[in-house]
Amino acid sequence: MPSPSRSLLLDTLAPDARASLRAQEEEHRLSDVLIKADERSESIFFPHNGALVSIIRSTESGSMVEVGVIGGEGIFNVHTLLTDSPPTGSESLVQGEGRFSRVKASRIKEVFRGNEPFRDLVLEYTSIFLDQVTQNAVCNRLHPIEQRLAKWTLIVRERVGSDDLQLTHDFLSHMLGVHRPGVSIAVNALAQDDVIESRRNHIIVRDLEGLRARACECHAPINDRLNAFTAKLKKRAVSGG
Amino acid sequence: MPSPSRSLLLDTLAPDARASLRAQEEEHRLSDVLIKADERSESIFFPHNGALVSIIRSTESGSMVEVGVIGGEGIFNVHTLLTDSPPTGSESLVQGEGRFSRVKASRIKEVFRGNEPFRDLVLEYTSIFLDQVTQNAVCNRLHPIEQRLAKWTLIVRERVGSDDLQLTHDFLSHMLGVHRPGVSIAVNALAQDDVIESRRNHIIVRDLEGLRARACECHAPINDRLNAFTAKLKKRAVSGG
DNA sequence: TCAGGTCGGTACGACATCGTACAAAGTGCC
DNA sequence: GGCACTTTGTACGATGTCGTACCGACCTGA
Repeated sequence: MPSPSRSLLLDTLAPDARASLRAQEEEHRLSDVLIKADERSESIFFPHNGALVSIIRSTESGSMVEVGVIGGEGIFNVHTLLTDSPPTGSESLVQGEGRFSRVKASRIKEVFRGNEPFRDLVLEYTSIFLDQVTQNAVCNRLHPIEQRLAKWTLIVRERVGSDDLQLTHDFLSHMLGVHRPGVSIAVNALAQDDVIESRRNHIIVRDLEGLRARACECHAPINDRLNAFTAKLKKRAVSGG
Repeated sequence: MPSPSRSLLLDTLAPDARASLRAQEEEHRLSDVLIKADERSESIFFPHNGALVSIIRSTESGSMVEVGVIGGEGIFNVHTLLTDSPPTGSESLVQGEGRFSRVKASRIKEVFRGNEPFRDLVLEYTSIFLDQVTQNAVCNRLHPIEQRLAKWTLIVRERVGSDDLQLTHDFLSHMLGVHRPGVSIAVNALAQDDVIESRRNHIIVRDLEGLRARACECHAPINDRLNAFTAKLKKRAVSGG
């Protein structure tokens, strides 16, 4: 039987390969920073199912914008896996409570080199993540706050597996790269129509279809591809652990 | 002696490996479309040095935004190389005259699988490209037109190896994802101070340092990483061809 | 030299978002 | 209960960009 709440990606590995990684299990909380901007990290993270990492990048002036999210289907810090060159400014926040497997780059690189099916999965995920960032680049340019808020909420809700998202408007303003009052207005517009419920420190999804209708077109392609990959990983999950 | 004007990436391959790709040489012109949005393509493209591809994504409403550029140091359509899943909406325009090597996915996949040094280079480039798109996602959200125009001009100038860029304001407005008059205003602001010269169908860089000073911070990290990779490829270039 | 098309400069009201400020509401602690 | 702090609601002028329109400049070919 597969151990519960594991990284979907790691769960596709045979027990001996998984053991060879000597993964360290960690618990993180909202707003924990896994890797700081411009910091070289030899750790690769595998969020467990339900955990979520926000990949954000900040500017000299201190603003920050989320460029993508990584959940249980993914791997964080592919950079170190793909290249030896130094990092270039992406930071990563944990969003919401969650468990993670932390693996040393040197160990995962060995598996990556020698295990072709695993490598293919990592590369497929990399392509999906690139696609997500691409979509966000367009979305950031063209779509208004309210639509982006709806999109963001849908994607995060699906990753964490709960309708109740614990976060503040201030946090959201950093994710969306807008000022805080703008978030409050957008949140209230959605709450007005009972699409979401707005509470202190919480946004609760009340009407999934309504939320989809208020989100921009960017939501579907991202979510669909992530979900398809998640399903694929679940099918390939290896028993034991 | 290496053949002139080849893809820097392909030039790192030994002659027999390169021959096995059966690359087709093609010439393309400004605004040619290499791969349409949502179209599955079994072709992988290697721009020759001086050629440039714009990766753009468009929305339902018809707007489009460039999310990154690929020059002689890169490979275009990594998607097909990394995954078998269907594509998701990125289109690609050629920017300026240029030659390309077109390779069938099946052939390049073989080399990708069997040739680890080559695979490492492709993956390193993928990481660089992801980084570029990431930076653009932030830039699109936070930086004003004029700064983004300056950044764009610097990056493209470096890739095509010429101070004279042939393009219209209308084309630029699509790349930057803004309306056309906005481009004209930004162009004139730069031309006012003799940073660039603005002619019909041309933008000519006149003051490189001045242009850098007017560009947003996003320019340097992207350009530096691309240049470093270009230099690395040139060192590894294999003679003959 | 003229006609038709493309490209660029400019204007102006509309609108989204910014920047900032401040008050109200909720929460935790003494 | 009362106090300090965080979070949220709201206001308002400033600003950047949009959407649209129009005209003049330039280019090409007849």
